Amino acid sequence: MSAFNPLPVTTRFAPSPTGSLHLGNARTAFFSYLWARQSGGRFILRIEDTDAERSQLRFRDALMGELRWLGLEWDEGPDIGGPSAPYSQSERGEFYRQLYAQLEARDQAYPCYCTAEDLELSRKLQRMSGQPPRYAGTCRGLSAAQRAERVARGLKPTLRFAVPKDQIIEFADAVHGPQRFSSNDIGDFIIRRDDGTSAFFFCNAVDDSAMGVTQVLRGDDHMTNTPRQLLLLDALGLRRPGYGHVGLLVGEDGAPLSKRHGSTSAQEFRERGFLSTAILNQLFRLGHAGDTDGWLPADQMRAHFRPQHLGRAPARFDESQLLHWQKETLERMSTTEIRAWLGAEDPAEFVDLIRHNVVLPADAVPWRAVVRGDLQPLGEGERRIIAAAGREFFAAAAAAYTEGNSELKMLTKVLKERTGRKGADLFMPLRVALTGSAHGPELAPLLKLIPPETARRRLESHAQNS
RNA sequence: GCUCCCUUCGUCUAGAGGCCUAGGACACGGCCCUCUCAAGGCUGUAACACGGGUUCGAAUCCCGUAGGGAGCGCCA
Repeated sequence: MSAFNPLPVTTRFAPSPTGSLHLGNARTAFFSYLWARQSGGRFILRIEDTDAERSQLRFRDALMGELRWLGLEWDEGPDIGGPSAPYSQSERGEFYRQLYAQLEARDQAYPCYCTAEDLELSRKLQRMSGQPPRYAGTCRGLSAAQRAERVARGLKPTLRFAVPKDQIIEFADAVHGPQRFSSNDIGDFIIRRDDGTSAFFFCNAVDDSAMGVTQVLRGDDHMTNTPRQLLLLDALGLRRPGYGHVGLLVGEDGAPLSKRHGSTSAQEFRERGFLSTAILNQLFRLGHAGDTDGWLPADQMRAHFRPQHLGRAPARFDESQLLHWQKETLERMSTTEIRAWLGAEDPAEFVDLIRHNVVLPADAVPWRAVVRGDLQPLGEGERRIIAAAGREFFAAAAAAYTEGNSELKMLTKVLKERTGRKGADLFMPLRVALTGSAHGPELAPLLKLIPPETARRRLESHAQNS
């Protein structure tokens, strides 16, 4: 039974364009997308590029490319606009400035002249004395004269939010349930950097609210950031979105997914030949339980998505499960589609033959070599099969083949008569000699695709030097 | 250090006090099918972190313990 959502939910994905689309981010984007689609709401793409140093346009474009490849179409975004434009934070400076002015006018924010070194030292001292490393409030009570003095010294201030004391912040987390924090555990944090750009806590919260996001879905690592964003929104009189914190996606060793786990970006999986539907099927089940166990086509996932079944515990990414969904997806594709996916101009009959022996495009390479090329060196098991069959067997096979028994059915019939062998003893040596492997697609049709001269040569080679 | 979060088979998860001698999926093993592999069918191994409560009854509620994780950044 899927969730009954009387109200359309507006969700968003707000990546910073500082790298490729990580699988973990792809997953939260996907869940957000599904939630919006399921409820008939909107899905917004917002680019958090206030860090000019690290943000790059090429990352933004790559991010959007991966999102599209996965089929996560957004209703509002930097490329298509929308009622809350612009959708790149680097272009929203004017909006932020108004809010800063509002905060400063009410003494809910104040300039801080502490240098990065000052702060680092302070944190170090706090840590050493067993205190939480929080901003000490040094600049909170500065008079106008003191501020002027610091400006005169050439110090460029940041803007800090003045966190109110003795406040209890409560919110209902969509995945964790009721949460309760004390504002006394929160230090005054920076909402504007000394270069005038906006800091994450600020623009992220403010934009979610201003853009009409009703449900923020993000990683667990943001859980304890939420109360400070709520405080900020409250101070500004802005509407609070709902928040939901999903357990992180981790690698096989339990550590957050990173480079040393191999592929971690959507792009890398795509380049290896994974299909977007396979990845979606996998992500759908990582930290989420839908109402079905089976494979789902991409466009049906929204109907089976259950936001109330989002996971709290970290989910391990296991490639063997992805491989399973890859196979399931492949099974449902037409020969034409698979041929395009393989991208090698293979004849349709060849694709049809090998499709069940291929999970990734690279798996097709050896089969292509069987039909037009040279065989790989034999493996241990294969050599044993050849040796067990014996030279005479292959001499007989080559002879029979040369006499015109080029069809497997005829070939085995003649060989059965001449050598007395049958079953696996008959087929396996032929399979190995002809294809180089003990496993593979059906042999008869495969043999038809091997040039006669090549087939003969392969049989003969084992009659001579084994 | 402080605050917060997490903990069911190897993995992903179902489970919202009795329907649980804990279900499904992936992986793994066996059997069937079969020239092989894959697919398919059948089948097997395998989990409630630990300790106390509450209750007629706890995987489910409460309290501790242990182990993981996050945040406390002029990163997002």
